[in-house]
Amino acid sequence: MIDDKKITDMFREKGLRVTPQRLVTYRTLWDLRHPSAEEVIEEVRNRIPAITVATVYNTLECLVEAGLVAKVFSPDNKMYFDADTHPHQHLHDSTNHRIIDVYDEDLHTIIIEHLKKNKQLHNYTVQEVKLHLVGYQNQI
Amino acid sequence: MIDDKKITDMFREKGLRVTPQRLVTYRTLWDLRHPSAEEVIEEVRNRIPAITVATVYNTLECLVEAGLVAKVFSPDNKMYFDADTHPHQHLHDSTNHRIIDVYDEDLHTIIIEHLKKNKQLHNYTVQEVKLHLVGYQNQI
DNA sequence: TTTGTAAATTAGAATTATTCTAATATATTT
DNA sequence: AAATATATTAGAATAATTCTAATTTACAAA
Repeated sequence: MIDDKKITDMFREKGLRVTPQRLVTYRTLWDLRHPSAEEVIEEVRNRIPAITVATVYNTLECLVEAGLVAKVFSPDNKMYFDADTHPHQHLHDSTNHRIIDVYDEDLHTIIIEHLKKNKQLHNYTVQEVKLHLVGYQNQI
Repeated sequence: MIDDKKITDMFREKGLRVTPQRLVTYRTLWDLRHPSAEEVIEEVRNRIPAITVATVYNTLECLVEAGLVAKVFSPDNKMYFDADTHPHQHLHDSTNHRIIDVYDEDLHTIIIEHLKKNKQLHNYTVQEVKLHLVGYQNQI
């Protein structure tokens, strides 16, 4: 339910030019949850038939660059994206072959705090902490 | 410093046939730490020039399947592997474009214990917990 | 409001990593 | 030592992503 005005402001704040292609791509990311680049292209094409794959890839790249979208780590060789940049975790559900959001704010804090004590990391600035679970759905 | 005898036993235990190609591929994985499939192919080729890419990909796949090698989640669209299957974390060092092992056994345990309390996960069996940090090296 | 310009988009070719296919060779079992 | 299921090979095919050069557009400044 985010409106174009809001998205426009977000883009401007990051110094990004606002184009119809970018607005639609960003909105599509929100609608699809954890889409692959391919899935984004397919859906964006439904909304702007004339758009090219290059534009979608460029847009995704620049949104990631600006910190407005996160690249999701994954075990296959495709690019996945997530417009939700709030701290959360991902569960790779191998039963249904999909990525599920897990919101566990405490866990995020616990990890961050624990990492501060880790000597191995003292020479590094950690920008992102990504927790991925791999699992399957139990029978009912 | 793992010898062929040991690797052979590991393979047999998992019901894998033991071939020279597989022995060399596994050993190469140990030597290279967190190689991409491509890097494995390159180094394996130095050791067995006649080996084909298909064999290396097949071997990597079957080692992962057997649980002897882990697929590393990553943000680019390449496959990375890790012969160390002990619980540990990965730091993606964007300064030097490499993956660094972080060993923090406490953290692993803390995460596992914390996840047990998470209601969202009660319908799932979590097989793997992968923690990836993204960061850069501090100036000295 | 128009204009200049840097940046974005387009079309389509090129590249790159990975997977597939069918024939041949080999590890293991008997 | 022979039988056979499985692994390997060579090379083609596929699929995802990136590149190139021409065109268009968003935005800043007049």
